[in-house]
Amino acid sequence: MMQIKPLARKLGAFVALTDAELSVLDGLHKRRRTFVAGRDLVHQGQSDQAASILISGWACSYKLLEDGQRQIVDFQIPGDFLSLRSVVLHISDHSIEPVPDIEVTEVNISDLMKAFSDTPRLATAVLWAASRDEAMVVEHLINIGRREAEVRVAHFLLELGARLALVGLGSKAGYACPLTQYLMADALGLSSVHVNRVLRKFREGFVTFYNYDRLVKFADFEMTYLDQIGPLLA
Amino acid sequence: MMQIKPLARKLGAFVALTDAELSVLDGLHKRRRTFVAGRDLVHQGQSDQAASILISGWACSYKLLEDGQRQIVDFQIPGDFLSLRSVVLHISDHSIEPVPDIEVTEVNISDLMKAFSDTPRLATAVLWAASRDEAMVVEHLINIGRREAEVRVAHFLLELGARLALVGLGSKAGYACPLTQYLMADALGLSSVHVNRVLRKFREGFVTFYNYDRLVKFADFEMTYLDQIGPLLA
DNA sequence: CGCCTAGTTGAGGTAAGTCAATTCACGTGG
DNA sequence: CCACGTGAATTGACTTACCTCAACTAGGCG
Repeated sequence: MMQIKPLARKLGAFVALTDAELSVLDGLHKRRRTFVAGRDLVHQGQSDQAASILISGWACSYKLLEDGQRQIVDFQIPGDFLSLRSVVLHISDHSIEPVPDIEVTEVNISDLMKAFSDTPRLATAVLWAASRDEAMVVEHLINIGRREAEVRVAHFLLELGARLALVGLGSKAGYACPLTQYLMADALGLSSVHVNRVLRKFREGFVTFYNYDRLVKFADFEMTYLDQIGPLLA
Repeated sequence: MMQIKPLARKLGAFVALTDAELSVLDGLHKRRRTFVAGRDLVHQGQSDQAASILISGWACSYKLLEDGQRQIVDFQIPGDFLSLRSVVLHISDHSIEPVPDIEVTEVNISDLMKAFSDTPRLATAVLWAASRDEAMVVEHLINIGRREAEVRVAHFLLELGARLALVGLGSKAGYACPLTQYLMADALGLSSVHVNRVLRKFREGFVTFYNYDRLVKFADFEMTYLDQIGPLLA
């Protein structure tokens, strides 16, 4: 199956998985489902969560405020888990919306647990992936809390690029991005109008990923939190 | 030991732990150490992390930016783990600073792993605690991204209050707060001057926790992400 | 007694928001 | 094939929430 590669590829960037482990990983992918863009697949407050793995397309997890504003917490790209934390908490603290149409495969929690005890290296790899996701949320928080709009947008674009590169969907030359400016605004804590202005300024100026290094510097982009320092496992 | 209660108390709010489990938990607490306020106990980028449990005092985990600004990601209060994620990632993506003087006990990773396999309920409880911490970071992100200063400060104060209440260090009537306005500013993505003004306005107005319910409403404070919906374990 | 840190307060500046109009790309039905 | 509708991007004019700079006060402590 070519399509279930992204997770294996992402984890593989961190530990070299054996064929046996890869096949256990493959075995986790159960029912495949598709969802159309814009219609939530998980609602804030919903209990009884199942986890799934994103195969194709992007999704975003967000939370709505009383006054109708929303804040996007994170985007998920192929290879990412959806709702992993919700499984532990037994309730989803956020909603998830497919950005373009998406394909996912559901994961049986009991299968997952069994896979973890049978294949500890896999358990470690998934734990690592979850910790990396958490580190990304932290970086997102810093981005919103302390960086001004231009740097913030640049940092955001670079981080997405780095993540996509890890699953073979982009490079330093760029990547296909299905996000609207409204989505970016909700992720970055800005208004869509302002996102538009920033992007225009980038276009007029030096930025579009030609000049990757300059952009990295400008955005104060430190990817150690995405990188792994050598294999974690022996 | 009266002082190692907070963790047990926090976990106990989520699963009723047996005496046996409690004693395993107690056994995790190894060498006790103290650190003085203001001197980092962990530095951003430091590898080779050990986990510890905060016994008394508060700490904050933060990240510094190139230009010298800082963003505080979270405060830790008694009963919280320090550096749990750093253990998995094998590197700390943030620094940790004691706010007043603190006491911690170090935790041996191998002990922790053994405790998890011997006492699965304990493992689940700790996993739950970690997930709750993650949910708090998410809520913090939303707070910074989409709420204006006054609501943001109110929400922050309420969340701290709820967390402290869970370990017996506060109530709806209030709590002892060792934070300076500078610390609050760095946590909330505001300037200390502005924090000061907001607090003044609160003092002049209706707020100081007398009127808890009104404050909750004002702050759009939804504590389901802190609560647990009944015991997760049978 | 004098320093140092935290808290306060005012004046003035600016990054980013809101409101609103316009354009553009597109799909869809007549 | 064209009129129309819809969602996204764009742009301008104006407002504002929050920032910076700077001065001053009040405790705590060697």
